[in-house]
This record gives sequence, C-alpha cells and structure tokens, in this order.
Amino acid sequence: MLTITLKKISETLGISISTVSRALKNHPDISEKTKTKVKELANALDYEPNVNAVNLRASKNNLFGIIVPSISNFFYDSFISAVEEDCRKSNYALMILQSGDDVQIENDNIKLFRQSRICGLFVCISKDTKTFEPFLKLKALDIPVIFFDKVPDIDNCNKVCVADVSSATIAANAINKKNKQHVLAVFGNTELSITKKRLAAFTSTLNKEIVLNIQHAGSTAEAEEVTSKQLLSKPDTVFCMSDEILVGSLKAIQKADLAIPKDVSVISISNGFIPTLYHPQISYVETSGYKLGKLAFSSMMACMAGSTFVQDLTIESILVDGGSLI
Amino acid sequence: MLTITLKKISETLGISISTVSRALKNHPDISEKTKTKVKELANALDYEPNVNAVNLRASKNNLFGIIVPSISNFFYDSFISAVEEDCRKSNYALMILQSGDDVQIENDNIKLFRQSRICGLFVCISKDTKTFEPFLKLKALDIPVIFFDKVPDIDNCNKVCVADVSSATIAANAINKKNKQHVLAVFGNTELSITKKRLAAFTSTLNKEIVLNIQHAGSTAEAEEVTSKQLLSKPDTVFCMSDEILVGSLKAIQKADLAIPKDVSVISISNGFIPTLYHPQISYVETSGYKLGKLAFSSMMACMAGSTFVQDLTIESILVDGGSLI
DNA sequence: ATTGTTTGCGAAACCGTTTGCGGTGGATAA
DNA sequence: TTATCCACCGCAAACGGTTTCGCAAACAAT
Repeated sequence: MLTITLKKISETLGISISTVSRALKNHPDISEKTKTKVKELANALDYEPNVNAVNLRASKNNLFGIIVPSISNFFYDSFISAVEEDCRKSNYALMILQSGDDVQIENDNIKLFRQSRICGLFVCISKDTKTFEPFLKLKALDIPVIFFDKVPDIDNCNKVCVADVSSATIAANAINKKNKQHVLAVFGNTELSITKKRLAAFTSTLNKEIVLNIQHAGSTAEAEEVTSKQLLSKPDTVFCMSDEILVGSLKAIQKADLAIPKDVSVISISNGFIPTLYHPQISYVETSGYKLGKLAFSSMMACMAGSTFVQDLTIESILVDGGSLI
Repeated sequence: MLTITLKKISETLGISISTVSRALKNHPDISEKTKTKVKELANALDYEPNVNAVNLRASKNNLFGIIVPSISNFFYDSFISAVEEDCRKSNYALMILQSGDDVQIENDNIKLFRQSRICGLFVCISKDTKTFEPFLKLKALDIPVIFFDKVPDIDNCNKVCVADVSSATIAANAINKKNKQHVLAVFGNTELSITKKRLAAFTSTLNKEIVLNIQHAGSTAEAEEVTSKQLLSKPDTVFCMSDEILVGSLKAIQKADLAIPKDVSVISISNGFIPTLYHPQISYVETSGYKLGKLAFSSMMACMAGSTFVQDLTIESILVDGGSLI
C-alpha cells in the first residue's frame, strides 16, 4: 500500500513538511508560487490526508455514532437517512451500528464508539435495556447522547420522540368524525410504554357511544390472528397502532374477503411507507422517521454548540388520508 | 472532555507509559503484580484505547466502507445487515454511506473513505455511474473493492450478484408448469442491464404457446398504470420483475377487484419482504440481499487474505411458494 | 547606519499507542 | 569473586498530520 503523505510530497519538492501542510490549506504565510507547486503535485498524486492523524492531533473527531435495533426497518432507516443527509452537509461522518435488540451487543457498540472517540451518539435503546450506565458514562465524557424513539424512562437526558399521545388522539378523532359504530383497535405489546400511551390517548378520545374492542398483538402474525378472530364480530373500523400490526390486520381482512373501505374502514399509525402498498391506500397518522431524524440532528447540533439545556422534544403527527376510512 | 490515556494511568501509578501499555496487553515482560495494578485502575477509569492513535501507529484500520444508493431499500438493508453481522464477528467496523444515485456524492464518499484509510469497500454503483476511475484508484492503493448487485460492465474486478438469468428462468418455468395461457410480464427500465438479462431469460424460457404481453415500467406508479391498462385483456397470470413493480401491479389488481389467485395468478422476483405483506402471500423467486451480503463478505475476506484472484460470483435463487400462483 | 516590519519558510512539539532495544538489580553458575 | 542470565521495566522513535515559535532575508522608515 503506497500511501501518499506530506513527507513524500515535501521530499520530492525539497521543502519542509510544514510548508506543504500550510500550502494545502492556503495559509497566508506561503507564497503563491509554492502553493501552486504543492497543490499540483498533491493533486497528481491523489493525496488525501490521513484522518487518523488529523483526528489524533486535533483530539477530536467529526464522527457521530448511531445505534438502532435494526436498520431493516422503515422507521429507523428513514431516520438514519435523515441524519446521514445532515451529517454530510455539516461535514460529519456517521457510523451506524445495529444492536439487534441485544443488550450485550448494544454495550459492545458503545465500547466501539468510545474507542473511536465519536463526538456524539444517536441511540434508540433496545427493548431489553434496563440500565443506562454506559450511556451516562458517555455524557460524563462530554459526549452528547440523543435518545430517539425508544427512550429511557429517566430525566436529564436528551430525547426526541414521535408524539405518541397526539397521534393516537388524531386517529381517534378521525374515527369520531365518520360516525362509526364499532371499532376494533389492535395495539402492541402491553408492557411497552408506547403502547400504554397510545392506548390511553385513543380510548379517552374515542366517542363513548362507539363500541370499542381492544386487542393486543406482539407481532405481525399475532395481529393477523387476532384480527381474523375479531372480524367475526363485524367491526366497521379497524385501528392499528403500528406498521407491524397494520400488515397483519390487512392480511386478515384480505383473507376474510372484506373490501376496504366498503366493508370495513382502516386507519393506522405509520411511518408512511406500508400504507402506500395497498389500494386504496391506507389512511394513517404519520410518525415520520425522517422528520424525527432531522429533529434529532438539530438537537445534536445544539449540544455541540455547547447547549447544556436538556431537551425532550416530540414531533407532531399529521393525518394522511388514503381513502381507507370513510 | 476528560479522556483517559495511557499517560494518565502511568502518571497516577508512577510507572512508564510503555509498561502500562504492555500490562494491558498481557505482555510476558510485565510482572503479575504490576499487571493487576494497571488493569484495576484502567478498569476503574473506564480506559479505552484511542482508535485513532492505534490505527495511526499500525498504519492500518479495521474499517470497511459500504456505499449503496439508499439504505431505505429492502434489498440493500438486508445486504448491509448481513455484512455488518459478519464485520462484528471478525472485529471490523463498518461505515455505511449512501450515494442517493448521485455520482457526485458517490465520489465524495469515496474520498471520505480514502481519508479514513478503509481497508476494503463494498459498493453498489449508482445507476448513473459511467466512469470507474475512482474505484480503480482504490484498487491501485491495494484497497479491495467488492462490487455487488449493480456492478460495472468491466472485467478484472470483484463482483457478487444475484442470478438474474436463472431467477427469471425459474419464474418462467413455474408458470409453464401451471398450464397458463396468457401472461402479462412487467419489466423495469429498458436500458438497465438487469432488465435485459431477465427479459431475455424469461421470454426464451416461457412456453411458446403462452400468450406473452411484455410491458415496461420505471417506477411503482408506472407499474400500476401499465398493469391497470393491460388487465383489460384479461391475463391469467402477472409476472413482476422486481419488488418495485410488484407493488404497483398488486395495487392495480386490487383496484380492478380481482382476487388472487382465483381471478389472476401472480409471481414475482423479490427480496422476500414485500410478498409477505399480502394474503395470500405472493409466490416469488428469491434474490436475497442477506445471502448476497454473506457472499460479499467472504469474498472480501479472501481479498484480505491476499487472494488476487478476481471473483465474479452469483448466488442462486429459489422459488418461494406463497399461494398466488396456481 | 540603525531600527522596525514584512514575507516566506523550517524546526520541533504534540496528539496516544506500540515496540525495539537497552539497562538495572538480583539470582545463579563458574 | 566474577561472569551470566533472567525478570522487569523505561527510553525513545515512529505513525502522519497541525501549529507555535522563531529565524533569515528583504525591504521600509528613521
């Protein structure tokens, strides 16, 4: 591996390393003649500074880290896209790691990030994470940590989340407006905080005259099963708490040979991709990973700028009408 | 940022930096007593070696790079997951960058990777990439490059691809077996090499007695439009070249109120996720991003081990029966 | 002629780790 | 007693940049 260094350039040109360095950075101390000479050679040789050396010397690193349970996920990958976009614009690099919802791997990832001396971390904790010590250690090292989506249940940390409460409220209100009589509502795993919040908001907002059948499902398959069974009681509306559940419920509806929205209306909370895969498109309350990513990045920038003010932000949701709720 | 270094440890312990370094690495020259003393302090202080310094010193880097058009893509994100998994096992880090199918960004990414002194690159070129100079330069620096999925049309570079030809052949054979009479086949953009290959294999394999209606669509929306129109001629089977097209065709079928597979059979080439979103599940020929990722990584390992043998690999596809083709 | 100022450049320290080499003190062998 | 050896440890160079400081020459001002 024949790598080009400042030293090599300086030697072939017969000048000192420092002069080469300065010439490449347009330092005013260097004459135009020398500058062009150096730049030409550097260009010809395809010189690129060694980022390890630069970072070592500067004792800093234009590197952010991000940990998600899995990048194979509509929500997270749109989040990541947003963050990466902004990183590029601000000349940061981004290292993406997956935890696979495994606490052990999560800790390994944090260790790797600490070794890499990242200057900031975005993290969506795994569903089994109970202790936040490793994250707090990062904070102790003055490395800002922005929690997103799934966030710890503690104060004094930076969080950005989708508006769980208001998204469920919006969905319930949309149903209220349509004079529905009988709603099947499928929520996620009971102990998830996101489920609790959405459930509470939904039930308290939905008109009391409406018959409400609440079900829980921990996976797409469970959602399909549960929906299939409950469709027998002929709800006129199905509400799904998430994309995962929506997919299962829709399969059950297709299986039961029910037409949307003629036989049954559907509304979901979603990141926005899945609903577009069907005809008619599914009406949903948008919880945008992309927008959340943008928000997270700006929050990170605030931290980098020295803000010690702890932020707990949420993005508001909007209703996207796809024609599945009439 | 109060970072812990070998120096700090050595100072508080009153021993030299080199002794600390060696103690932490279990060097035989160091006494057990000193080792435990050092390790205890390092542990208490949460010492992590500075990866910049380590890499600089070693003049190498356990870092791979990967460039994809977008990570928000079933195929690429499963590819990435596979590579990342293997990287973790082999103690490499992975830096993921997106090109957005933009040649300019692609080049910026390569530059960033060169600065980071990555020790290997996985890349799916953007659809507009015409010149491969930047990649060849990496090779000249002894940085192995593994092209995957969309690969350049040149020899002497490492490539791993899905089996375009055989996947289309398998799909056609599956249709042949079912005594179908009238097939609507929707392919992608005409000038893509992947389209050409699949088209040629499909048409040459399909029984000549079958009426074949070939259409092209550059996007999901176009696929929906084109399928809607062609459904009027009542094909008994719809073949879709990709997930993108499948989604559009299915929407058209749902819109036309046709039942799958009673009114029309469907078969697709797919990464495997989209077909599971419907009921019945769509039968498809699997082109697995995950498997391709595994293959790409092993190819990379071969390069790292010094193999200069240029590999041009493909993974074979399998038919996954979902019940949409009878 | 003396002093001051500007221009253009080089020497060297530094970032944090690794590692070859050499040195010290004590134990053992001759 | 002296030579040898080993266990244990420190010095210093090196990785590839950036930056502070200083220095020499050229030029201007007094």
